[in-house]
Amino acid sequence: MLDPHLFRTDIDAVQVQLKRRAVEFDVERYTQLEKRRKAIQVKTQALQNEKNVISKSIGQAKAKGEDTQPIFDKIGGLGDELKAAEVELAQIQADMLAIMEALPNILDASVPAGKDEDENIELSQWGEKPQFDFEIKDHVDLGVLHQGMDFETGAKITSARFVVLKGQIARLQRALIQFMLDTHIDEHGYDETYVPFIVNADSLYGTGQLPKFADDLFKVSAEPDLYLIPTAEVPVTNIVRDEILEADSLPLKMVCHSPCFRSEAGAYGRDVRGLIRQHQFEKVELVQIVKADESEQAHEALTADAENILQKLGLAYRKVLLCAGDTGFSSTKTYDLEVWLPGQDKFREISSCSNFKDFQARRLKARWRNPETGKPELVHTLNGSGLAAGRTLVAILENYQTVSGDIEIPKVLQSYMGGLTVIKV
RNA sequence: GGAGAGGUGGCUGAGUGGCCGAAAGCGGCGGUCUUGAAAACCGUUGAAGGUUUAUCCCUUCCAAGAGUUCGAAUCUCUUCCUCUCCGCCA
Repeated sequence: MLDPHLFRTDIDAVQVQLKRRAVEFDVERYTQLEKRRKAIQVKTQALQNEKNVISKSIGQAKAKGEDTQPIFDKIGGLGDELKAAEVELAQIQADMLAIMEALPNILDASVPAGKDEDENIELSQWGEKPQFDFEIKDHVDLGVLHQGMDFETGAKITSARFVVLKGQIARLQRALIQFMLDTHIDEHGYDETYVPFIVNADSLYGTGQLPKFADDLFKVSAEPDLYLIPTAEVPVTNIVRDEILEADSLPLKMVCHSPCFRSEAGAYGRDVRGLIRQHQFEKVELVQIVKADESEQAHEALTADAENILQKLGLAYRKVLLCAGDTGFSSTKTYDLEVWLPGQDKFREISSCSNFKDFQARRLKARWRNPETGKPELVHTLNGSGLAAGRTLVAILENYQTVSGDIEIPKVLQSYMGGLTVIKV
């Protein structure tokens, strides 16, 4: 949610900013609503005040044993008038909220113009793409060859876009998760965090998935409204919902492994083959809660933490700054890390690191108390994948394959694989 | 799932229709005292919004929502949550 104050002080700037996202914001309509809101709020509060004063005087009169009838005569139609004003005010506030909560975050000044992923800016590349002097296989062929990846059975048990992993392939994914968690905890200073994988609607509202993106979620209960998490970002960030944090407790740095569930509505026909786009996948998520003036630096650091995993795994990747049209709804600025996948001859997203500034915090009512003013201030929230484990598994298989179809295990994972150095066919 | 008890400010905890946004204690902040600190004492201390140059003032908020009433933390209904006991169970 954007700052309502901004809408009252510089609404034209809001419009200009939203235009970068190709969002048409109707200033005229909003201004009209705001004008009516103010008038009716003032009227409502005046009526409420009148009611309070009269009611209070009845209480005082009764206490003194005076006749209250003259006071009751003054009330007249006040109640009905007040009720009507309150209803109208509530309606206008609901209309304005509906507009506000559908608006995306304002982009950082450094975000380049552009309408889709083709206009993202590559900032850097790391590592060498492996050279193969044989006909390479993609991760599906490799997984099947090792009898460790079974999409047919996944479809039988559930539906398309689910998979069964077995044997060393399954273990390799688990090794990746453990390695990522340990690295973030021991080297990058994150707190290990375990959370519910089912969340309520308030939590999804807080991080911005609801009300706009309900179609992407799996709903598991209607009463109460409960959903499977699309990412650990939701439960982890919601730890600070409705909280006023002490200054010395910040920054909060949390790392959490979880399964993620996405309905992938609107992704029909995309990445139908393999593990790239599943309804259920494993991810290690980094979340930071920081003071406002620290979030940009934290964003760089968090991204570097994710990059460090790729570097330790020896996977070639590039860092991309998302353009205006590709940056997510709640984000001011997003770096994507794209890993090299030989099977696709392409870089593919494996991590997305975003700075939400106060956008989520405003929805979450997540604040910290500034000792200098004594007043609560909104925190800034950030998160990033560190990394998506399913896609990392894909990258390991494809980048570390040999002519015979064996998979060499990167040094840092070997201890997590019981000392194994290569997964043989 | 069955039975019962509850949800009040940063925390503990009073308050069962009328100066209650809420006693008291703890904590926090400021001060007195002290070489300094502690103790003691005094004062102060919730959030959101409106109006305002600012102060003042006003509105809303006692789990959430609806209702009764001139007036609700307090009465009624619904929902959610927590705790205790029983049952079931990884």
